Amino acid sequence: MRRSRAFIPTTKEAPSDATLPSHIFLARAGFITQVAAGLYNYLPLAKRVIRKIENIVNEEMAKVGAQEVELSFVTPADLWAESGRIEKFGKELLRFKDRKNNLFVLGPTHEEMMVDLVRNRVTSYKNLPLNLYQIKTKFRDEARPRFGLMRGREFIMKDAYSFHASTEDLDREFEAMEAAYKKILTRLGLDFRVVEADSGAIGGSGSKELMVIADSGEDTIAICSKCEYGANIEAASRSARGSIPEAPEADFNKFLTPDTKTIDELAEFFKVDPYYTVKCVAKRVVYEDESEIVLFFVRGCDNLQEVKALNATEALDIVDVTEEELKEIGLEPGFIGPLDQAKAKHVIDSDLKGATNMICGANEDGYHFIGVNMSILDDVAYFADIAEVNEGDICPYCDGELSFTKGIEVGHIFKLGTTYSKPLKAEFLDENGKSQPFIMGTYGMGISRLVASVIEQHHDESGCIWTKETAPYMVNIMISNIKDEAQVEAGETLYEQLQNANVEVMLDDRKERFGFKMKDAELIGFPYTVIVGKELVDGNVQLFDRATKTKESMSVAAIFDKLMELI
RNA sequence: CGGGGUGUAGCUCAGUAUGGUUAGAGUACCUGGUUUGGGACCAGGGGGCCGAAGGUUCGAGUCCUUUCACCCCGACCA
Repeated sequence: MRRSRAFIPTTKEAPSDATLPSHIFLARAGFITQVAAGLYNYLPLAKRVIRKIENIVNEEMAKVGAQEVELSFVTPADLWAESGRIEKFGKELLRFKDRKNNLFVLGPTHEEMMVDLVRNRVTSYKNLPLNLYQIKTKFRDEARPRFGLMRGREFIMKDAYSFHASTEDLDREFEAMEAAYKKILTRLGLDFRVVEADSGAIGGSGSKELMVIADSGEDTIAICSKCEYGANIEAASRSARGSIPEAPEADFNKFLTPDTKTIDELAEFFKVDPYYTVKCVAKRVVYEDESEIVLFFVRGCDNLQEVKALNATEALDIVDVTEEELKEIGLEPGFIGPLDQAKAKHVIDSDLKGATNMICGANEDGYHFIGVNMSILDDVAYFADIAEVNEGDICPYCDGELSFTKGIEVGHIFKLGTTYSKPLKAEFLDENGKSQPFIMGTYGMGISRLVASVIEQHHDESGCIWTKETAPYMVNIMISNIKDEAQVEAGETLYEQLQNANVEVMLDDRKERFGFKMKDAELIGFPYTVIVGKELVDGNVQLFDRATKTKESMSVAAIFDKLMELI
């Protein structure tokens, strides 16, 4: 491509609302333009990068036997009513009516559509397993789209769906897909981690997220210092503590503790480690038609993990409560303890099961119990893992320590089981001629988010640094002075040579100054730029490496072979 | 959906407290010239329903009302 003919509107200044490097540079370098909140146009350079990522995805999917399809973007609302997700998704589903007044939604994900496609067409175990995928625009009417391509309303996702006759076969496919996803991210040149994840509303027996490591990531992940363990903080677990602080030995007693409402005050009052205190976090949990106050108890040194808490209650949502609401049902904020089970439902963190020498609220203004042995609650209380892991906690699988890092969720794979096949009545006949719902898996990967992720990990102050597998063009030939006929000729010759060798090459033949064109090349981030300039009088050109920003001189005769060797 | 902010040239922004010539700068763009190794210089030029609607006023980018859009923090996020 000739730069003089290319549609690459680069700018010196970034849009004022861009904060992430990926957003700033993709906009400045002429890859994307914003249309409305969460909506972007992909310009020629972006389109090329997207196609490269898609090609890699297609190659890896082919290797695991997945077949590409493309389902309609506009989907009948009926299907969403059938699965029950028309309510669950709520406003994120963009709904509209056609001229015949039928209700449709823009597809935010395609479980329903894919199940509908397969049901009644695949009807025998003999035709299983089956893995179908597509790469397609999705639309979710997010309350707050942000960060450029990172969280758009319209985005490109690769979504795969697998159908099986047994959970064992699903397990096999799940592992194969995880391996394929790792391969894709490795090929893209990304530093990532596969972590255990909360399965959320979609349900199923397990899920993993593929996280690209980046400070700008919206998710916090806990990773082990020794082994492969990693988990989204929403799902992270830990081993029992290695070193336990010295216990405050005391007989069970009620103790006057005026004005000690917080854990800090309580620990200070008794001079004990917060480990031996019981923290109460009161929340209102919301079900479909009703809501109630639930008291969550964790050790004073821990915090409540709300996603875990939500899972423990099987509610739809968890919201805060006010002190007034607590007082209304006879609770004493600051002094709430687990020994009174009458006023509200309790959920106690499993780490407190059987704990001894504990201090907890006495449900009476100004009093705490000391010397509490939690095992008296074993038969009456509901225990669940609801505490958030802390940095420094021990890995659940080895003796390594957990530390936190930020990640961008670029993939999420689920073992769905029959979550969708059952309500949608998608069944096959097994060996015994018996009707069974499909055992399913679903595997998502954010293609447009991957574009942004590459730049989050590969950029510097000058702009983008595309990896070889993602670069829109591998080589940029920059003719320093377009009025110098010798330079033009040398540049054109190399351009033709590289094109004939099927190298993706850009020829910067614009009538601009050297500095302008270099800045532009750095901003766009071509892996290599050949500078045809002042050294040509000695028969030399320079090879500029974008990643290292170094220039190397070599003869005109040698440059072609050198490039072919590098790419 | 709560809280906050911003809408003026393609882009980044002044101007709005206190209403008053023909609405500005930088950048980008066009023409001519000089220049050609790190986003050049000189000269000339095109480009605006000052987000939209209504109102107050002799007069509104500026004041009032309504509305829309976009952004930020939070909630939400298969």
